[in-house]
Amino acid sequence: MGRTTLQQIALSLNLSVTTVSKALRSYPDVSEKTIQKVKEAAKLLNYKPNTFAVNLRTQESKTIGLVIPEIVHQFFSSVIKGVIEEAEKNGYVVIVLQTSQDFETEKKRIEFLIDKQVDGILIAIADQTVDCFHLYEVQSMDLPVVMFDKISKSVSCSKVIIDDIKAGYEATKHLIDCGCKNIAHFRGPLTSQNSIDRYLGYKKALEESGLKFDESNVYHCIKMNFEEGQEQAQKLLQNNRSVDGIFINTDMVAVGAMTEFKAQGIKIPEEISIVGFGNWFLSSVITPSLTTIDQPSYTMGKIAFNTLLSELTKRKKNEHVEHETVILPTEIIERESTLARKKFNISL
Amino acid sequence: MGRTTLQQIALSLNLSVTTVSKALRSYPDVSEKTIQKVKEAAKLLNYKPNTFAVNLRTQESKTIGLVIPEIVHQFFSSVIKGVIEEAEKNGYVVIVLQTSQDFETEKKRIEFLIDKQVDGILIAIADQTVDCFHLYEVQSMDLPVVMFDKISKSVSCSKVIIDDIKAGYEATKHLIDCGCKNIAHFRGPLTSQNSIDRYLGYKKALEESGLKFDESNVYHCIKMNFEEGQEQAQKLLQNNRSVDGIFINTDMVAVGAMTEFKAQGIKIPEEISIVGFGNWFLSSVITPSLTTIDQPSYTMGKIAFNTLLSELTKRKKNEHVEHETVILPTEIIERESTLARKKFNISL
DNA sequence: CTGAAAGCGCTTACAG
DNA sequence: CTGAAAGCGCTTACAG
Repeated sequence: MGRTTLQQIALSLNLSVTTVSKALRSYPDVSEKTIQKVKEAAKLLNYKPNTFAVNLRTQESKTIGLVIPEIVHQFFSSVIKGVIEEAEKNGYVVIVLQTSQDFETEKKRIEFLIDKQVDGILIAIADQTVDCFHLYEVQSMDLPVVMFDKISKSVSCSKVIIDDIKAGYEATKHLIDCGCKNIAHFRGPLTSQNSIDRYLGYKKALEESGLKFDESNVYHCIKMNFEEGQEQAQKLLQNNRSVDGIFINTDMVAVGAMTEFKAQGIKIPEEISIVGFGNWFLSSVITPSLTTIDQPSYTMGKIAFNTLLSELTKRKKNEHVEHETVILPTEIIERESTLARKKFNISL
Repeated sequence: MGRTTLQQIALSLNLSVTTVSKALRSYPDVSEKTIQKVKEAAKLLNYKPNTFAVNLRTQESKTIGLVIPEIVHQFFSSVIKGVIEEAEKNGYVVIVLQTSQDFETEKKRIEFLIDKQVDGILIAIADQTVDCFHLYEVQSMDLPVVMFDKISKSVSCSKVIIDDIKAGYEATKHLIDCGCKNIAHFRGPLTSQNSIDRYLGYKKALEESGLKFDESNVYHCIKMNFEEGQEQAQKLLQNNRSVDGIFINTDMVAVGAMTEFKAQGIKIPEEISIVGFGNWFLSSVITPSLTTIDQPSYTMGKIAFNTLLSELTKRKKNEHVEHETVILPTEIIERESTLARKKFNISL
């Protein structure tokens, strides 16, 4: 009963615990013979290092925290998958925590992770996060932080993101290329950098193309869910029937809006063209299929972990850590919610 | 710099480490006065117990492992959410690991969790898992295991499941009630208990209703993804054009099948009625919307965690642990993929 | 009511 | 090349 300890291996071989410990990790100052002998015995006795003891001794847990707004969400669950797979390869364990986009919850989660003594933290901040003192605190405890997707410019750390301005620009430009003249935008929360940047990209595309930018064509979403898509679509129809294209912040909201338009008998893309954001699976099976911006999620998770890992490694070697910002590429995926209209224009 | 230790509190108050340790946990053999004093000092110095030391001393980590087939999957990501929320409430941390439905990977993940010294394991086994020696090993190390959703009857442990036979029966019965006479079934892997049971429910409903059960009407899915739904639908159309209803093992496969039928100009539900399984969000926004079986996921996660927690607690008190099997209710959600046909029959 | 001591299982400077 | 000793920070039997 009970796990095998170094003590037991030492006893069985008439060696000291010190030597056994070193031999197992192939220290150069242990003879090859001893190393062999010890490793054999360890295997025989099914020795596994006691993680608790190792943690206490080395003051590291090989555990990182991953803080995200929502778990049940195609984008974030793909990120989780990327992080976990990469972590597993490197012997790290991941503690996943959810904030539900709430600032107070986020602060609590960070506190929890500090208490649990993780080696570092990966975070996509909540839309409702208004300051980052909780993250400065993490950094002041000498724990590295890497932000991804939902970042704050106020934190000096490595970041893994996409270029939301460019993506928003391209989405809008596509609508313009399809012949839309009066393009609306469903944006996200004012505090979210993603939303701000996509909105700026939208605005830039309109201005560059000589189309009028009209603030009343911008609809605000807070929760970014299906129902909000329906609501904003309804509002849009009441306000302005001349809109012929919409760039929508997220596929889920876009699907909500499409459902509302379909229910009201409005034809997509003939009457209104729509571009979503994220390239969620959903967007490919909805009718009509949704033109959207493909955004790397799985890859973002992998790169975020590896960025953190490299900082962890450098710190251990007392090397200087340079923060980097990795920008991943996005791509427009053209589908039926804009395609037909494009064809129509070409044939003119 | 550095965390406050008991030592430091003790020094600052001229007390022993022992007394400080006990006071912080309000031991009855410490004077009320001392308790107050110590707690104040602890707060002042921002004391946080060193998890590593506590783990080593108590030989428990307040960490559990959660092993699932796929993270990017509506059902499982909801389970994760339920587990994590419940764990967080109880001061537990969750390590999520994915098997990709692969048996070898599952064995590795379990090994990893044993190495990391989790207090217990929650698992939905992979479809390709053929034996459970790896789980017996966990139990032999005196770690509690709780299985949920994808279980094996060969493991003696607590389980949280749904009644798949009943659910499959009701899904099929609904098709029969809608007037379908020739009902096919898209089933899952032969090794999955869920698939077996849903299939048995399908068979039972047919037999009870005096409809012929024909093995050639049963189509096997292995990966249970969108593409397989398309493939099997295609195969079905080549085989047998007289099928007028299908009960499909999972919403994702059902959506694949529907996409294929629509592409081939086959009307749903007029020509073929379809019932899916899971009540994924997808099923409500697809056109036509999909009739399906609602299966609790978030709740299943919560209950699975609490079942494990109660075993953990009992073990600590050296109480006898009785394994229990919790069966959660399912419900049929009627939508357009069967509804129209039902109306049609009623009007006859 | 308080505290000295042992010990959880490991790693790492240091001595020989 | 090997090992004795200290120590990571805590908890818990035990003594007083």
